[in-house]
Amino acid sequence: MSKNKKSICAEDLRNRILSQDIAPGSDLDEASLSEEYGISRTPLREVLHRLAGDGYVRLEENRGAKVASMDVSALRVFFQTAPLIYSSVARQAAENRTSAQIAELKDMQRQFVQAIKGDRAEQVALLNHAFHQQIGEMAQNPYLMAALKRMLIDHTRFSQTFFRPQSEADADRIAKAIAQHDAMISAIEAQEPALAIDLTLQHWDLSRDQLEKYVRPDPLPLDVISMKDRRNAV
Amino acid sequence: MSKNKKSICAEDLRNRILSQDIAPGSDLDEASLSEEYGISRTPLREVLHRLAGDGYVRLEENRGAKVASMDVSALRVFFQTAPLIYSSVARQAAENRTSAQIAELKDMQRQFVQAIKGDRAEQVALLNHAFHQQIGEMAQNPYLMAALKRMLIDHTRFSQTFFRPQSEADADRIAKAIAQHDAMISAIEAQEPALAIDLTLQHWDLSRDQLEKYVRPDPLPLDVISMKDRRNAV
DNA sequence: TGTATAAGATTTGTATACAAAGTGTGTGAA
DNA sequence: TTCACACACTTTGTATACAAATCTTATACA
Repeated sequence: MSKNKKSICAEDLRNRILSQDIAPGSDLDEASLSEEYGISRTPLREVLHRLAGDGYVRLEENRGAKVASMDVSALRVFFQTAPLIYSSVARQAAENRTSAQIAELKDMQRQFVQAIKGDRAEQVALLNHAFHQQIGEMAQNPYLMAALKRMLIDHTRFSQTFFRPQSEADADRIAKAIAQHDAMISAIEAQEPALAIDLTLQHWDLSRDQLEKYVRPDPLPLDVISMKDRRNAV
Repeated sequence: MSKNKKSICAEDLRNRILSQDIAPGSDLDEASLSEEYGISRTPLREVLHRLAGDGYVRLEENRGAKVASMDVSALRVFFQTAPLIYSSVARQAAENRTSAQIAELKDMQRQFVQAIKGDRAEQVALLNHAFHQQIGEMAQNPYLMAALKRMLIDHTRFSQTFFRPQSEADADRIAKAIAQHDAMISAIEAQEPALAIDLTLQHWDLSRDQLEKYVRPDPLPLDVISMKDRRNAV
């Protein structure tokens, strides 16, 4: 947690990308960003190059930085790969976690629950992100960590809707997610890899069901179909 | 394959790190590097920031860039994770490869064999790296690709000895590696995921056996032990 | 001899100026 | 009207100068 302007800029850009405050595919203007963060273009560009290496951003020759896009074709791969990465990470987290890391994870969960109570939706998604990244740190596996970080970039962006409850059912899902986090903490603390994997996959199922709804929304009401006969009227 | 000085610099630094021409942990001096590549410090620093994001390099505040280290503790994790990542990548490569990618892979294998015949050991390791990275591209999975790239950084550095045959047995291993590459190409081209996984794991076993020897070398000859009685003579 | 400290040298970090590439707009000819 | 091209404008890329931090070395003192 450095507090210099440059790392604040990097941190903030990451968060804005994760929360879709800056939309996927939109391009980042160096002049305005550097002014916004009170630094010159030189360090800002260094930040952008770093973010490019981390997969937040794409650099195009003579045409600047664009936020990493989320095309629908990538979605299939996302759903395909998530269980593998998440469960592998969970196993190793349970095996390798230190007690200091457990304490940190519990603190993150506290903040997470707090943000939910306070209806701070944008913070909730970021704290959820931090929670899962912390489990990644616990696995102490830089190779899986690289994959996990990429997954979480997309997952956090996709799940923006998840933490903005619209209905009673949504609120139930969030309550369930909190309970699952608690169970995962316990399993990792108790160093029970099998249990940690199991809970992680359940947590993934919950998230996946919600994401699928976001991506493939409920079918339109049937009487829209009957409108096809009067399509010329539109 | 951009040909401007900056991307040449990035490419070359990557290669020098992979071939241990620049040793793990050594620090990279901005002034001398920028002079060497004929660019100023500004673009060089951008390259370093990018390489940091890719895991080739670590940046320390006010203390410059150091080549990513390879500590022994990381080795255990490396051996643990490699089969999972490599086989997952192989499966998806077999499923998703395009024919253009197959052609590229075959070309890389040609260059690889050529370099072996020409005894260009440092090139061999880099071409082997490119071969496996190309299989990663074929999987068309950015999440696994991130993990694969990290693995290959370490794998290529570890395996520097592999392609410098010292004995008849070493030459046999290299011949076997070539044959395995050919078989992997066929399996991926034929879109047979199960076979591709199987061959990949065999290939990994070959590499692992060699690496283990590198890491834990053959025990010293027994009569060294008898020398312990005269250790004061040394 | 060993340690602490201060001055100098080296190296990294940032701002600014300028060069180069890309983008947009208006004018004129077909 | 439509296309082509030139020109101005905007944005990105690079070099250089300077500021800030770190490292080195010499000296003083215990």
